[in-house]
Amino acid sequence: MIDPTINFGKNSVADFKVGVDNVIFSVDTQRNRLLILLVKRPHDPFANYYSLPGTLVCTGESLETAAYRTLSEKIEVENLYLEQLYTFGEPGRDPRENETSYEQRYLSVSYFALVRYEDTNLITKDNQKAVWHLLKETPQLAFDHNRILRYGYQRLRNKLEYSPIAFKVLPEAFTLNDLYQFYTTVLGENFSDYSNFRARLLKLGFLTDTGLKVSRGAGRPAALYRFDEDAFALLKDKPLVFI
Amino acid sequence: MIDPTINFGKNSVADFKVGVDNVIFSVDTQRNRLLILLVKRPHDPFANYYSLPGTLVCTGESLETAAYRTLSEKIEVENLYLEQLYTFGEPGRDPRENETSYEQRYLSVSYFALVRYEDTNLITKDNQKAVWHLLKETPQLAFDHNRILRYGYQRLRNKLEYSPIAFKVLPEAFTLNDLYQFYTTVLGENFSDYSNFRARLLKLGFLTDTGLKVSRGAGRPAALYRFDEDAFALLKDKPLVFI
DNA sequence: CCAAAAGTGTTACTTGTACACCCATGT
DNA sequence: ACATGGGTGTACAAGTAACACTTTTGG
Repeated sequence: MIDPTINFGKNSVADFKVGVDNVIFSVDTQRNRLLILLVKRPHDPFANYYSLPGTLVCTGESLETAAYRTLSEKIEVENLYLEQLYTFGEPGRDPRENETSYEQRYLSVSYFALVRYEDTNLITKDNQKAVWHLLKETPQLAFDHNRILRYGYQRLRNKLEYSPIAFKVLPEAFTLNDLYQFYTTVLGENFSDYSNFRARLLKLGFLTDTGLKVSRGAGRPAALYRFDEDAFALLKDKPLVFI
Repeated sequence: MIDPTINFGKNSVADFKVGVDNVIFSVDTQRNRLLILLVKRPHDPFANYYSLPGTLVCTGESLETAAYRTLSEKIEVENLYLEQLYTFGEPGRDPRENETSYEQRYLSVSYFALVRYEDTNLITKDNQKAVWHLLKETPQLAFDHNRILRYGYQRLRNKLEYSPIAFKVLPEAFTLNDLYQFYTTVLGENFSDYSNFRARLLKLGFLTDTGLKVSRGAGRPAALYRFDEDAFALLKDKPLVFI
C-alpha cells in the first residue's frame, strides 16, 4: 500500500470529495408512465441543467445514509427500495476538479431507488425543488448523469425480472392487473402475455388472495392480492424469474 | 448540492482517500482448485494479516487504472477479465480514520478479476509478494476484506452462468472437458451433468471445432474448440444461460 | 481385449407461448 | 343485452434432467 502522505506531485495519492447521486424511479400506474426524479441546478457548474439528486458525503456519514438523506431532502416517501449502483471516478468527470489549484477529485457513488409514486410528496422548501420527468423525455443532464441514468434503468429492468422490488412500491393490496401494468410500464408492452404472467406469478405461491375485491368501472371485480414475505423467503436461492 | 468548502465541524463535507481493492480469482484447472490472490501486510494497520491486493488511487488516475496497476504490481498476466464490484465506505471501516486528528475517511472501491492461472507470474520484487490461496481456506483478512471477498465470489458464480468470462481465461483452444472442469471448480460438482452441459453449450453455437484433437493418456482424444466472439455477439440481448 | 476418456442419444418430465374461451359486473 | 375488464384452460413447442449407450484411444 502506498504511503498516504499528502503531496501535490505526480503519482501521489489523490484527495477526493465523494458525492452520492441517486437514480430515483417511480411508476405512475394510473397513467402507465415511468418517471425519474430530477433537480435543476441553481449554480455552476452546469447551472440550469437538470441533474440527478445528489449530495456530498459528510463527515461521519455512510454512503447509504447520504443516499437516504438526499432522497428525504427532495421527497417524502415511506415505501421504497434502494441499492448501490456503480461508482464513477475518472479524473475530469467533474469540472470542479480544475477550478482549484490543488488536485481535488470528485467521485460519484450512484444509488438506485424505486419509490411509490402515489404517496410521494415533493419538497419545495429549498430553491432546488425536485420534479418527476418522463424517462422517455429525459433532457441533457449535468455531469455524466445521462450515463448513470442509463445504467440505473438497465438495473431496474434486470431487477424486476428476478427480484420482488415491485412489491416494495405497490400498495399493500393490489390486483394482478396492477402488477402487470407496473411491469408493462417498465419493460414495455411485449414482455409477456397477461395470462401467462398471471399463471406464472400465482404458481410461485407468494401472492395470497386477500379475499377482497375491487371494481374499476365496468367489468368483473378484480381480486386483491398481497405479497407474502415469508412464502417468498422459502424460495430464496431458487432461480426465480417472474418475467 | 452542499457547498464543498472544507471545514472540520459536524455535518461538513468529508475528505476521502480512495482505495481500490481487487478480488482476483484464478482456476487451477489441472488440480480443480479455485484460488484467490492475497498479500501479507508488512505494517499496521493489520500488520501480518493477509489482505486483498489494493492501492490508493493517485492523482490523475482513474479507478480502473488503479485496479489494473495493483494487478500488474503483483502478477504478470495477459489474459484476464476485470470489472467493478462494489464500493464500501461506512465511517470506521478503516482504522486509519481515527489515527489522524482531522476527519479523514477511507473508501474502498472493489474490483473483481478473473485471470488465467497457467501463465500467471507472481512478482516478488517488493516486500509484499502476492500468493495464491485456496478460496476454501481463506484466513481472517485485514479490514472488511472477508466481506468483499464473499461478495466477489458471489459475483463470480453469477457471472459464470450468463457471461462468457471463462473464455477470457481458458487457453485459445480448449476441450469441452476443460470448460466443464472450470465450471465444476467454481460452481461445485453438482451444477450440471456433463453431457447436458455439453449439449447446451454446443447448441448455443459460439464454440467452433478447430478440427484439432488432443489425447490425454488413455481414452478417446478430445476435440479442441475455440470461442467465437462474432457468433457470440449475435446472441447478445438474448437471455443466455450456460449453467 | 479391456479400461478410460470422449461423445451421442433416449426418455420422462417440466416450462413457455399463443391463443381461445368463460365469468361477473356497470350501463 | 352487451361491452368491459377479470380470470381459466388448452395444445403444441421448447427446454431440462437423468441416465444409458456408443466411439476411440492407450496399454
